[in-house]
Amino acid sequence: MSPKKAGPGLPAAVTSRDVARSAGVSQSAVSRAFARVPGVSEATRQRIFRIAEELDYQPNALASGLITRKSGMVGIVLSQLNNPFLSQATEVLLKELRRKHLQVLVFSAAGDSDLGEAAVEFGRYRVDGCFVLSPHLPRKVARLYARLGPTVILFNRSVPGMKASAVSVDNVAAGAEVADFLIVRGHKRFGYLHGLAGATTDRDRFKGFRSRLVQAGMAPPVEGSGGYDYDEAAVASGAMLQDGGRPTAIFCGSDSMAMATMDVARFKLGIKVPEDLAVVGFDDAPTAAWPSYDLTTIRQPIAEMVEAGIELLLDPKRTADGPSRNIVFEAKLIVRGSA
Amino acid sequence: MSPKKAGPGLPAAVTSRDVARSAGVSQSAVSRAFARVPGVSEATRQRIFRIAEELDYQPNALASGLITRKSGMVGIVLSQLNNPFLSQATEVLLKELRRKHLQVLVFSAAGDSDLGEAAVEFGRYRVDGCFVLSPHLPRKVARLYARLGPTVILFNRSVPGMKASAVSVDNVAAGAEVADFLIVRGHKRFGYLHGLAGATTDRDRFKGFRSRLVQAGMAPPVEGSGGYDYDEAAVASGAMLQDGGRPTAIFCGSDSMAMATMDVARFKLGIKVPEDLAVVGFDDAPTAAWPSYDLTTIRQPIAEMVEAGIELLLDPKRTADGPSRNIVFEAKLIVRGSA
DNA sequence: TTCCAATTCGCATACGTATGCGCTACCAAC
DNA sequence: GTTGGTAGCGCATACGTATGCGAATTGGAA
Repeated sequence: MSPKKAGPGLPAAVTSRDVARSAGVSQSAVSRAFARVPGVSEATRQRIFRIAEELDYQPNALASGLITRKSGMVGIVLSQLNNPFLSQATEVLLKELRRKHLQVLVFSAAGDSDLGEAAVEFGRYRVDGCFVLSPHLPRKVARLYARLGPTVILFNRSVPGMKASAVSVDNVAAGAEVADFLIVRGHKRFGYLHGLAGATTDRDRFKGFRSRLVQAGMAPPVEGSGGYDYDEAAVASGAMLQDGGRPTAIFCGSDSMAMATMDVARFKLGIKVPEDLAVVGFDDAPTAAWPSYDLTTIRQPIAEMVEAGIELLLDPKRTADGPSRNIVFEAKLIVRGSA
Repeated sequence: MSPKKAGPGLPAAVTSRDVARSAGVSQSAVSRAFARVPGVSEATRQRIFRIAEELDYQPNALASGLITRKSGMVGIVLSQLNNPFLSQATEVLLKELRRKHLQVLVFSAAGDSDLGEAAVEFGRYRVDGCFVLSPHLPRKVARLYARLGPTVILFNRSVPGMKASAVSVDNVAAGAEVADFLIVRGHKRFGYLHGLAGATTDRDRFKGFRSRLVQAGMAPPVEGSGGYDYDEAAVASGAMLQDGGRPTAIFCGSDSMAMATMDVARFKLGIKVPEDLAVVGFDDAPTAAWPSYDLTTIRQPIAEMVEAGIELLLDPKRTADGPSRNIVFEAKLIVRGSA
């Protein structure tokens, strides 16, 4: 009754050979039946499936991955799950990859060295491709991916000159759009709350925002740095608002930082939003729509971006040599009550 | 120069044999060097590492998993990433598993059938264990895991009589604690906003809440159902508050539902919180501490729960036969301004 | 009936690593 | 010098599936 030699504590796995023996066919027949390739008659295929079901047989993905050189897994490098944009993108990504019958190997990276470690691990597991969802990706690490790992899709971050495709939004245009919007509303003094210093997304948004302001004859915005973190942003915007000649409009690099700014203004400094201060965020997190904040913000087309990213990853035309592609989407200003 | 026969588009992977040849040793030596088992001298180990580094060699995890019958991966089944408790738990879990050098295969499950599919996929990839983070897990699916998959750790959900260990909090006690807290504050009419109907966590919280109220001579709470969703909860609590003899205190199954209740009360019905209505949530999401809500809520000891879960998963004593264990933690009431 | 093509199937081998076993040096103790 | 022990190493095989190739079977056309 006991198959072969049940190792200590190891569940005696049922193999394709076991199924073959029970069904009176060869192991290759079982393999072909499950791989859905021609070479087995419909009748025997059915019989094999029936027996397999009875025996609780499941093809060993490690073994098949070894021989086909495709693991059936894609990697996702994640930095902050609390970031609502990344969290939403992750959720959509997981859902879409599942529809394509791809498993997902997730690597949570806290620092830069973790990002590199992810490349190594993905290499070891022979993932069929990977997504990098991180606001920060040093060139050095990007090179590591190019050397070790499989094809990489950068999400919301492009590294020019790197052999890695990317999907992102036009952050410069988005920043400029916010500037236009606030200028039209009659604002004169502006503030910008940075996210992570060094991230291209942040730089681009700021560049678009600032240059449009200057172009319209305004003074460049006061700057603060919130690190995409509520508490840090609260401190930064508090400082910004306690200065003399404080800004009447603040553009924040993320919704959570925008909400921190609103909370500080309202509850700590007694500044009315939107009457005395306009606040604009970025990401359109679910909370942004809640009436307590009712936040004007920038929405990125997450679903489309994910779809494009997956297509880039699976596109057979680019596996060999094709140059890396960078797909840019338009972000959209969602006007609500905070500005 | 080109190794063997570079398949079409397939990166010609460097194998341990290639390293062995370059280093002038046998393949087994390379294997032993990387597995850090005795059988190679320190000198040759160093040489092997040097050569491996030069060749960009990375041991194939699929191959080694095939032979050792351990994939080095654990599975995580995720239902809602937008649920702050699950999202926080996921983040901690990812971080801890990484410290243990375990890779993580994530499966996002929308419905019950997805939960079952996750079991199948985890089986195919021979994960070394898996976590189920879902408020809902039907008995039938739990049985599927027991049959196909590896050892399972349920997170925040216990299935009595199932061969699956679990970590959770004492939801009955938590519900009772909230009841006590509100009774002491002088409330007489209560409401309870359910999360997902059928989830044991929800049932237990309600049971503890209700029985303590009744025990204190109060009328049982008015009930509503919000499905752990902000919008749905807003509708439900709106209905609850527009009734005559509306409750003066509402206990909600999650923070997001509690915030929906506060927003509806304040912005739609003009009811003052906490003056005219006390609101208590569950989870202690990061947003709960923000001054706009300043929500009184229940905090679950996420870090400890994750740690215990991992320990359960890796505990060698229980792999073979040991009965499933259920570790229960105490939840803690965090008193803030909303009640 | 004969012959050819198509279909179905099994044999054998390969994927890349882990590991038991045997062999060789070498050293210490007698 | 002989013996016993140990460390270092290679040989060979196993893990479970995929797949090229030839053999066997079948059906139909000639």
